[in-house]
Amino acid sequence: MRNLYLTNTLTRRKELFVPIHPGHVGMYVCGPTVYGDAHLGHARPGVTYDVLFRLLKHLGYKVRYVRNITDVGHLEHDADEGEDKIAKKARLEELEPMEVVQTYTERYHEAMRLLNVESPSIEPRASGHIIEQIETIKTILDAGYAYESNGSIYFDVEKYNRDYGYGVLSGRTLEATMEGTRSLDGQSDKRAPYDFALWKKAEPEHIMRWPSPWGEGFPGWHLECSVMGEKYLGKEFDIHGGGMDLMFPHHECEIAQNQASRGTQGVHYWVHNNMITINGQKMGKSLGNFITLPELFSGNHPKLERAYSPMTVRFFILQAHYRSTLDFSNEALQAAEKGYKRLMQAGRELGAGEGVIPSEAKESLSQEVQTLIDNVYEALCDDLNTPIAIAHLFEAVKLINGGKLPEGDKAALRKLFEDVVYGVLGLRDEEAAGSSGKAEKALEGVMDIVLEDRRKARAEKNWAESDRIRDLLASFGITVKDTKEGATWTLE
RNA sequence: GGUGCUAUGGCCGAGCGGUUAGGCACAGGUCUGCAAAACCUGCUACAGCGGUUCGAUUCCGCUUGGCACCUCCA
Repeated sequence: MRNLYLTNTLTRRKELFVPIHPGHVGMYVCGPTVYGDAHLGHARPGVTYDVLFRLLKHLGYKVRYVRNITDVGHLEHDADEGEDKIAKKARLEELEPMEVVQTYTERYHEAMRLLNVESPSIEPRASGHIIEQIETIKTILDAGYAYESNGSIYFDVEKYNRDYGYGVLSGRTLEATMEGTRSLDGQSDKRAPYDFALWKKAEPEHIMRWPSPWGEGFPGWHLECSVMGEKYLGKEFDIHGGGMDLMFPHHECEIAQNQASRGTQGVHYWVHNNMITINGQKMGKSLGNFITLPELFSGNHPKLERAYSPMTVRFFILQAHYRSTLDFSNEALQAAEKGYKRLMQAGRELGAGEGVIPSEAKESLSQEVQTLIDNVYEALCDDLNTPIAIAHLFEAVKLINGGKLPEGDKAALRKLFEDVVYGVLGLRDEEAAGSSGKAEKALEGVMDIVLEDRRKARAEKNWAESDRIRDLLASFGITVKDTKEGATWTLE
């Protein structure tokens, strides 16, 4: 099995990936809070960890990939009264909270499906694990790392810090955290401003609530990931992923909870993806550049010059390394779209695609192509360096377009496309995808007739007629290209 | 203010102590009735100032800029 290297946030270094159990990988990734449509920011981790998931499987690991759905207990950011985010939305739309959760969970799934993101092995919901969360809180209380205050339970960060050191992941000291703490509104039940909630007492108007030994309330945000990670992957597991914005406090708190409740930090490799900016700016509702995925795919947003297909977006994300910020702009998306189409065109040239069984032909593979293939895999295994892998794939595109490839090389590249382009990178050929429907079959037949007529006109050097047909077709979005072997066409 | 990250050619974006990233755009060429595609060629950058080094875009320091997070925001 090829060696895989991953940057571990815990050590801030690229490390050789060694799973706890040979041949098996347990991976947990923080999923969305389902109170609104998935946005551009969700696409990055969605695609990044999908590629990691696919790569691990391709390398031969048996992977259990857990990605949660957060459907309880998050307070509105700039909110008035610190109202539960989901509950607030529910009240506004006069829906049951779980109705909101249902709607946006489905919409999230649909967006991920369009991006060709595979479903995780398990997708647990926070609301389905209240009992487990309460049990964990009890354990932490018993261990002495939490205290009850006015119906809520808080984690005792100061005590934890003395025993284990708080801030190992983010590199922050407790003192630094304290300095940065703003407005100490006295109404807090916490002993210290940096203590975080494990269980929060529900105010009377709070809709989402569950009974507990400490009264009605709901679990703290950080707890669900600790609890569900342990439940499905064990006390210790291999990989925990998420956005860099979650590093502190969320993941830091997870580590503390794990240590306090099960005596181990629990995670061997912390992997963090960077954020997407829009024209160099952070994406935010107040900046008017908050773009949801449905908007992106339909082009229905003032910042968008036009629609961008899901695969364009996926390719765009893959063209940057996951640990770098990625700047979104119309120009960049359009450049990505052209590159993506060129790659797909080359795949079609090879005869690769869905339903094609890649031949295992090992015969007469040239050194050049063998090196190219090795380079692609090396890049992927070097901390998921998809941009380098794609750069090497474009070398393959050149070879393919140049023609004259020996059959052995062609077969090897076909397999590379199947395994890596469509497989690990998860790129789907959007243009080729629809050619199985009845309408498409009919269109193909009609086009054969039309192009045959045009061919006759051309044979008679009737350029006016030839161009007339081409222009007419172009007005329907059908592009005709004349090649030496005859005319080809593509539908917009 | 604290912590972490970052500054690459027209744009997006890799990478590295001395050797071509790649994509897009642009220019010239081949091909072509024209167009498109494809192919060939060109465009050769690394914020500023110091330092280390035989040699730095790559290491170190400072300066300037950008970004993220700072306890309930995924």
